[in-house]
Amino acid sequence: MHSATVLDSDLSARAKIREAALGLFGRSGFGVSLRTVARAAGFSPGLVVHHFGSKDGLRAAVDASVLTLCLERFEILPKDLPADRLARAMADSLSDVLGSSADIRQYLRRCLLDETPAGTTIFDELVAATRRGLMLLERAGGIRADTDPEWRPFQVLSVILGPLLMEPVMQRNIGEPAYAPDAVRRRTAANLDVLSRGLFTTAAVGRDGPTP
Amino acid sequence: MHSATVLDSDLSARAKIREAALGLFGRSGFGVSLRTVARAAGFSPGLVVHHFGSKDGLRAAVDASVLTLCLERFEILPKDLPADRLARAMADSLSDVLGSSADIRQYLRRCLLDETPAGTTIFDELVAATRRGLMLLERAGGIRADTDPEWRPFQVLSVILGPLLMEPVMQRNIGEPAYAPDAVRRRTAANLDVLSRGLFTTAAVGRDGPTP
DNA sequence: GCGGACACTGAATGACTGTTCAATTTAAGA
DNA sequence: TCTTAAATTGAACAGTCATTCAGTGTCCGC
Repeated sequence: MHSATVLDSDLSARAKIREAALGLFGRSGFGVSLRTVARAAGFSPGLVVHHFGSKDGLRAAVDASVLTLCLERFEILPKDLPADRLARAMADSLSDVLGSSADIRQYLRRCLLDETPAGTTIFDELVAATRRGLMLLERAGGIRADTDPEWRPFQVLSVILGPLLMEPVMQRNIGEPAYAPDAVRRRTAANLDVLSRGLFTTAAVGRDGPTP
Repeated sequence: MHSATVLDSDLSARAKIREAALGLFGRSGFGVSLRTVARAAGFSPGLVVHHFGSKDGLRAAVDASVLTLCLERFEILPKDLPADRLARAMADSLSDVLGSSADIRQYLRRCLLDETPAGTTIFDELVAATRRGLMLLERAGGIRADTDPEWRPFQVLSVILGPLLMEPVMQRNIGEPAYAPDAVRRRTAANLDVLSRGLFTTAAVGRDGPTP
């Protein structure tokens, strides 16, 4: 199915080490020692340096693999998609990446904090893509005119990325695994629904300006 | 205004160390050395251990201070607030905490990852409070009936916490500081608007089931 | 002024860190 | 089968880590 599901025995030593590092760095941060990564992958510490040059080299390799995995899903999106389908296509594409591996989700959450080059690239790319999509949608008349154009992309991204960023919280507060395929499906539908029709009835929130 | 704005010279050594740790742990993770924290606070490493027992003790103290700071804002919320004002009251209260200190925002983001007791408490409390508020709102007829009751709290939290979690991303992609008072005001209004009326026109997104 | 409690320092300790490197095993090609 | 290159190891190095502790200073009650 996905590269994350291949058996460990099928991977080269280099790839095994990189996968182990992906999991450990994501779970416990970049402070994890080279020895721990090497032990988890089943090799000696020296081999890690042999293959990646240094600990920073290892991190860069993990970053690069996550980066390409994430971006290639977006590059295969048909560029001439009609605006009314773009939102769902993007949501599906993202769900596909995120649903594939818990390690990658954890690593992405950490990228958000540590501001490694790969992390900034991925998330900035998401912002740019969302912005592009919304502008297309706007030209097609699909967006309410009285909403803030500069702020819209982040509102959409909040709804879409919320489950990723809050996955540990959700895991503790709902029964089902947050990224079970079925949960993702229902969530995607609910999110598109909120973005198109809102959650509250208009009576619930006053239409006056916000409180400072 | 807030405790975070008192001058460093007004703080006890213990508090200075704790504040330095808050900033450094948030920015660079718990891997930051005791020596670095001590140097940043202007004391010797020994004093940190003298006051907090150990590095874990320091972390626990930082956690506790963040926890009480966050929760006390919610405890002063009037319990009998009419449902139609609760959403805004909560949003304002949260904005107040988050707007006060960039260090606390950064630390909260890290809590989401590292699952320290304080972090899980804060976010679980937010989920519970949101759930309570939405049930009140539902009883008052303020919520569209055809939305998922179990999923609603996380949709609301995604919209509210999105800017917190994505702050570094936003910082890179918009001109204004993400938590400038004015930006927070406009955002709160826009978020309530999205939650009540949606962002898209209904024509833009098909009403059929979601794509797998 | 005296004495004891507390704040604080700086050096020491042993464990762990990333990295280096010579030695050894494995794989492959001729 | 012999040769050569690559893969892999384990011991070693210097540095940093959290923690301990004996010692110095500083304030407060008497």
